[in-house]
Amino acid sequence: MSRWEPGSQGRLAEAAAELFLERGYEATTVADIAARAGVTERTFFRYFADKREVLFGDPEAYNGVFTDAIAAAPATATPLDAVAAALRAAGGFFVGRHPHAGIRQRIIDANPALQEREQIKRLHLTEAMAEALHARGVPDPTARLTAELGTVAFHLAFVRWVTAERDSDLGALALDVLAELRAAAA
Amino acid sequence: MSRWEPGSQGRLAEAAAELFLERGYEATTVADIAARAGVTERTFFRYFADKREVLFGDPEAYNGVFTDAIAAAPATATPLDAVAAALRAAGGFFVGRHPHAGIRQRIIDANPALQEREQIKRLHLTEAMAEALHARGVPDPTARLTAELGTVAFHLAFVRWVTAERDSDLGALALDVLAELRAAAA
DNA sequence: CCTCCAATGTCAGAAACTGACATCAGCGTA
DNA sequence: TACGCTGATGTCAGTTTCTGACATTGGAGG
Repeated sequence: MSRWEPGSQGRLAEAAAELFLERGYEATTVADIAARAGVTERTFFRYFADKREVLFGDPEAYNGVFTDAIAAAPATATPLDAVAAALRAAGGFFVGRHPHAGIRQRIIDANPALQEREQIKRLHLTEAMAEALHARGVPDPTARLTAELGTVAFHLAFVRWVTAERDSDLGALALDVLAELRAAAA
Repeated sequence: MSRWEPGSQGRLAEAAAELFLERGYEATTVADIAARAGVTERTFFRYFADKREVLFGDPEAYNGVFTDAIAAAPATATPLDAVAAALRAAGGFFVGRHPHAGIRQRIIDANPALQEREQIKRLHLTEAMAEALHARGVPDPTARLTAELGTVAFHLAFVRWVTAERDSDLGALALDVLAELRAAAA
């Protein structure tokens, strides 16, 4: 066996979620999290840039779901079509994670510092989608505008989905919201 | 004369902007800012909740420009019309501040922590506009969707405006972007 | 002249983060 | 087998942000 239990990063993330739920984000120190995960505080900061980051997964993987779908959309698809495909694909990312997402969202909603982090992730997603549209030959400002529409629609759909008691099809919900958005802009 | 020079808050904000520009945000400590403003560190934290906040003005005043315009829109105005009126009004808020806004934006763009704060302010503006629409009798999800459209348009217009070498009419620019957004959603 | 108050100062401390260096199980290699 | 290297972790000291508690005092108002 190895010198230490493997999977420190995962244990830290789990311990953090548990403690944030039990005592709240502010009342939990990084030392607490590290102790529950069986490592030192220093190890926490080797895996996570800061205390907030422990609640957020790999952005490459997450944003990739959207950008891959945009890249994979047929050449005939309009920018908005490509974004719609991304929203549908992103719905798949959350399949089976409704309970977990609900808990995580309650933690975030209870703390302004975490909401800031969430918003900046949303901005980065928008930028990644705009970049993916550029790669399809969509110029600015259309690319950026379409990406913004997509992020707004997904965000609002996500709020509805995660707030609801029962699980549902997030991808379909996102397409609904996108349609509502088009109507609101009409 | 009074016991201390009046206007501590303003001096702190000025000192902070100067130092952030000279050395960068991270390389500037709150103690540095306080020293330049001629007060103690503790006084800084009496006026600003944290180090980032010193770059952001009173959100009530700022958001109020948007929400007042929404409230003042004629009863016949559609939700999107009311939001458009808000964007035009918000343009007035920045008249004569182009140089200052440019400097401030360079500081923010150079630091992720400040970008987070900027994004959360944007979210709060969206929520305030949605609230102002509710007060006009606009129900959700229309209110929230329209508010999102308005914030997106204003944000993108602001980026264009502040990035440009020469000053221009931000309000008009915002209405242009809103029109582009409608086209992108069509 | 007295009293109260608002703005500031002083001080101690918790918690978040960072840099530098130490440790050591297990791996590959001679 | 012995040896040396590496990667994950530990240890430790230090800086900075932010907070709570209490002290100070010039000036306004009675």
